[in-house]
Amino acid sequence: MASEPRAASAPKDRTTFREVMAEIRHRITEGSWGPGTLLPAEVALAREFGCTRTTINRALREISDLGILDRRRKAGTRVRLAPRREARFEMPIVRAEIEKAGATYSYTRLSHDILTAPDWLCERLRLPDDAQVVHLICLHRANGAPFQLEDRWINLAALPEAGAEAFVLVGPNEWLVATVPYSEVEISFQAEAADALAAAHLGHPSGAPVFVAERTTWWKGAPITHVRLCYRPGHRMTTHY
Amino acid sequence: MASEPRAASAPKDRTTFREVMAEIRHRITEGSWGPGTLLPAEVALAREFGCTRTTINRALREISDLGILDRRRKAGTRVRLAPRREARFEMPIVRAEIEKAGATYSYTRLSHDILTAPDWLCERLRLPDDAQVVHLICLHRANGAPFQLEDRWINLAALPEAGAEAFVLVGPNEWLVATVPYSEVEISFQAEAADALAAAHLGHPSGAPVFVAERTTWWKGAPITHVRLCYRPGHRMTTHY
DNA sequence: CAGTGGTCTAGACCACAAC
DNA sequence: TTGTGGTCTAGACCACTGG
Repeated sequence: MASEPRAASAPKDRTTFREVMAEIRHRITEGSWGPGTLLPAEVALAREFGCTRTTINRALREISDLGILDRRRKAGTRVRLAPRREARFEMPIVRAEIEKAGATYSYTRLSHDILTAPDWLCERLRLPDDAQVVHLICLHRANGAPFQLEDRWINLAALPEAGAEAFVLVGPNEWLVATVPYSEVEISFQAEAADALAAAHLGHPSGAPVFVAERTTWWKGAPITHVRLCYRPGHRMTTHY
Repeated sequence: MASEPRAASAPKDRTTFREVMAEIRHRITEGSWGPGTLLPAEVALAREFGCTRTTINRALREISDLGILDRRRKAGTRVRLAPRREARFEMPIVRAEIEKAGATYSYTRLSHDILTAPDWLCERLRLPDDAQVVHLICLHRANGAPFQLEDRWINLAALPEAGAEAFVLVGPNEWLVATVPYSEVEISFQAEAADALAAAHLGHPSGAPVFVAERTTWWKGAPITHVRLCYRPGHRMTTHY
């Protein structure tokens, strides 16, 4: 029965990469490794922490991914002079966003047309002049109150199934996510003055500031859809980093 | 001399985790592994790809980090029904943002005061009623044209050095990044109507929509600074994912 | 050219959770 | 209970790049 690999009082005491991460981040934030500091090489850290280089490598790589360290072969690992900072925003479908806030979601299709794409849309999606598109205007509500106005265009050449959908019960957002889940997206945020539509449906005074998101989606290089989302007055996008 | 580990014609042909990643992502986006599909276990994939489980693990972990796969012990690895999507915005200092666009950056301090924090600020930063703060208003220009108006508050109790700084040549943003590089940040974006100050300095008509970012920063749990950034008309934040 | 990180292998133990 | 992913080890070769 001499099969115990460790002392009986220490069931497991190997150094984990999370411990290494925590310790190194601590040294950085508390100032002992200030901006610009050259860290010991991986082999040296492995010796200090009593683990393999693999573990140190994993820890340093993850810290580097956070934008705190700068790693280069031969040059070594340095604390960045200024951290590379990025804000990350979850982009859920509207329904999930509303339900996560504890409100009841409801959806209304306001209009639905199939027509030839207007010039500005052809330009943005690089469509031929005579491209046929679905145009939808929908309203998403939280607890009955207008939350987001959706102005959606779908390229029928790339997604002919969209022509058969009425989008009365299920919104185009959810339908698209289920139909074309792994697409490429470009998104932009801006402040705009409320147009007549937004004023009428979101309760903005006409000309009032509206938070607007515009999203264009491609799949396998083909343009799928373009959407303009106007949020209700007072909407904020918040995150921390 | 029988020390050759590989055939002479193949200098290196080990499977890399990037190759595995690419192939698996391909199978997902091209539809052969649709949403909800249960992937083979790591050992099976290792056999298929002719590499170790470690390599497969790395590949799957990175794809999972992208929000495409869902991994659980015993349950296995599945293609998410809807991808977890997040938009990432780089948050550089204004000067870098302007210079990256190829424009010339310039900075003006418009006002500088040391005073007792107003109530709303005490509430937001959880400061005592009599807290002393630095209040700055600054303008950042691109090629001479107003780009961003900065309305900054700094907590002197947490950062007494700020009291000795005039912020005439170097903006508070850059000074803070150099002084307190690794802090925690909460940021929010919204659309607001231009107030008198924004109208005067950014060329907005009064009441016009302005894109506003608000950022609050802590260091070791102590509130450091709060800033409100108003952008020039037409500003957009764009990214893709 | 030589030091540093990047990555792979082969094997092992373990934690978790579905069954 | 047992299959699955999570992680560590010990060692190796290699690619990049700074000096």
